[in-house]
Amino acid sequence: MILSAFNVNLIGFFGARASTVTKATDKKRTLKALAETLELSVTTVSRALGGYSDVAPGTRARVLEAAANADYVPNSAAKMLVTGRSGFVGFMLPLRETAVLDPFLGEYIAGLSSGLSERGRDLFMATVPANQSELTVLQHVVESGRADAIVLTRVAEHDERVEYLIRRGIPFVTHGRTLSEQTDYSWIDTDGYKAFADIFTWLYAMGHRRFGLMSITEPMTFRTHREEGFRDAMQAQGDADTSLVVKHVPRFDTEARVPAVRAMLALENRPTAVLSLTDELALCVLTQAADMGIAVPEQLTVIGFDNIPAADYATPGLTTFDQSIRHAARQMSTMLLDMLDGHTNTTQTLIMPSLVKRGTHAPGPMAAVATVTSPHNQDALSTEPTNYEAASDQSVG
Amino acid sequence: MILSAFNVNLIGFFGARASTVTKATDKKRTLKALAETLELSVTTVSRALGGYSDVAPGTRARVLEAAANADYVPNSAAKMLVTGRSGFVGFMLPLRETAVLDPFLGEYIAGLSSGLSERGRDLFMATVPANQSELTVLQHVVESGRADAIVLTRVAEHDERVEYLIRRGIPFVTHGRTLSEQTDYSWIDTDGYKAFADIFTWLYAMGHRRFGLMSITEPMTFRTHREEGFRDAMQAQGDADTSLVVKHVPRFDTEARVPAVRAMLALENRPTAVLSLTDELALCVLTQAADMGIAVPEQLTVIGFDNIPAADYATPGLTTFDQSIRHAARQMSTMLLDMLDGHTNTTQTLIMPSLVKRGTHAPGPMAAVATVTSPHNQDALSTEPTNYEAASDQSVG
DNA sequence: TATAGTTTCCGAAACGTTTCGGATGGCATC
DNA sequence: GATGCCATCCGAAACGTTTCGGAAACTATA
Repeated sequence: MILSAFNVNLIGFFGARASTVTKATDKKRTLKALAETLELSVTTVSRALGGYSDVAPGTRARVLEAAANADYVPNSAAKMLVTGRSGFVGFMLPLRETAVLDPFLGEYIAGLSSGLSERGRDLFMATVPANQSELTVLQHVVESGRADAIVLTRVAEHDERVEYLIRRGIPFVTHGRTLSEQTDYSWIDTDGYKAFADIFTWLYAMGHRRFGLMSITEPMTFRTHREEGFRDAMQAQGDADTSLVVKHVPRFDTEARVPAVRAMLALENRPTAVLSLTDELALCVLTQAADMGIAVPEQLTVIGFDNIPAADYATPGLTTFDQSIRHAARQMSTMLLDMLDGHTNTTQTLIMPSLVKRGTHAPGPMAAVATVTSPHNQDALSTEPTNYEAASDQSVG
Repeated sequence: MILSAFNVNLIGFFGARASTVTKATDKKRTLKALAETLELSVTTVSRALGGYSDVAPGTRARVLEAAANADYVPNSAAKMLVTGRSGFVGFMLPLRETAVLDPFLGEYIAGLSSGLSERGRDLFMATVPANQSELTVLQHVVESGRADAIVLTRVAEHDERVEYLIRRGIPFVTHGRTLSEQTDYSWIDTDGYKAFADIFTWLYAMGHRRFGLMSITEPMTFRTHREEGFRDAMQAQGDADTSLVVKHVPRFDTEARVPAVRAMLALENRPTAVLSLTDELALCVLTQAADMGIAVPEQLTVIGFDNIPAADYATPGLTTFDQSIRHAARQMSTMLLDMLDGHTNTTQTLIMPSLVKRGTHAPGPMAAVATVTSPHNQDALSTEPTNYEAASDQSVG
């Protein structure tokens, strides 16, 4: 059982306490107005507020007080216009209007905003209208100057958004990476290759030989990595008696996955362990297995990926890899802010997900043999799930 | 069983297809530059692009073509500055950095953005830094002109953010409403009063007499409405043998709720039906009941609220009210856009949630009596869960 | 041929901020 | 008393757009 890694803090939950909000002065609160009341020039007021050294301490104090009294807030448009920076980080919303909800959207936003708020930046969400492509919207956001930097998710193997941003020289970070030759950009990703290699070793040691893999049809890089990780580990094992059946279904199509899962479970030589690229798929396997009278985990081991909340509430609880999207998103935001603050080096971070062991795994048919011959059991996956703080974020770039 | 109400549409999922992105001309793409190449005035170019009638068709065509060729995108800061509108709708992120994730955040964003994208507006997310109050941030967002309108969630019974926005005359919509005397603003809310009144009637008709209510400590309006709805219905029934035990726990504190739930279930005259203000609470009841050896639904009926994804995966599936946050969020966005487009009338919308009947409800001790004496069974809650399209959104304002 | 009306275009101001390049005055130094 | 050096302040330009109030040229009307 894994517990929620985040504490609850209700202090200040209901917004601010008393504060001076109303200022009867309904004059336009601009620098000019401030300057006039203070009988100073606009320049001086601006520089006083901006913390420049060439303004007398007394004057600065007067300005600061007057600004506070008048509830002065600088007009962001004017500031943007003259500085050329918006202060926004742009987030491309990964959904079409009719599309199913990305289960991670909330996690992304929460993680990003927690990082951004610490350095006074805000998040700007670009929505993609039905008649426009995502690239077009991205272009508009960038060219119009509404965002200084971009966060990209759902990166595909070949992603023209990435290519555009590189060509354009805009700071950006992606969650997931492309498979293109263009590799010199900042990303953060889960080490799906190693995770799936490890899970093979672990399951093999537990006596499993016939494997099923519920994968997705979309050409996402993480799909390739995870499939390869498993295949490579299987080949490295060199046991001719191991087998792997892979099925591909559209990632967000809740209907189409059912027949694929059932076909997998109805194979004459049914796998004893089925891995899934997402928890949604794994939960579907669970449901269908129950429906077909297959006992989990006695007759079938099911492994998911993502550790979505529902994984914990399923019966039995789904054994799955935990990748904290929020953690990754938070890290993305700091990477981006570092880039914006002049540290222009690109950083590429791989995070090793931890296996959360619940109730959907059990020894396979070769269990007796395995415990004797294979020492891998201890190596591949530690019994204690590592938590995020301790997780090894190995830097690659 | 309720099915996902949203279709899957993968067309165009991977971003745009080929498009002209690179323009070798690295000149600044401004109106002035455009005007110079076209040998026209800035005014004319602007008006041609803006669709004004006082520009000759031929000229307009030339301008449009040149603009497209140069990948011209108007600078949004300049536009904001002169028009005084940002084109953004502001969303106050309902979380503190250490706070637990609002389970609806993703739904909110998805719903809002789907509505906004249709009318070319973007979403701006205001994050609240640790050292600032939510009201301060809201003020800054409004005064700096970064948002033309505001979406507020998690509205409390008395909410100074609402008061501020009313006083300031900024268009805004809330999800949930206040209990203050200030009522002339636009909101959308779930009819928790009626829902809880109905559920009492339904459960009573099923033979339940002893009720438990897991409520929250936070002074949110929906808490009051739901509690009152249930109490009023119970009083209206006028049966002296009915009883109600209410417990309040912090809404997002996953630890604190456990002892409260256990205390409720350990009562000497344990309720036969426990209602919860949120699904998280209801799922906790389920878990603890299992732990204490109480059979659900045979010995205990559990009713949730919200219909979060995990509710469907629990065993048995949680019977709960479905309120589509996404649906509400989408409607909020259109309400806001209507206000921004000049239709300044405030609209207040109550949505009746539908009960999703899964496996955690069963007849109570008085079942035999009930089926004979009470006709309410048919009235209170229809057997078929209404879907959103058919749901009656009754306008109140 | 004047006159009025229409079509098409443009100059210039305005939005509110930042910042460059001085300007002013006071003070110490030679 | 001239010189240089600070400390403190300010004028004006610039950012890129929209829009008001014409202006010019052409067409239709008297």
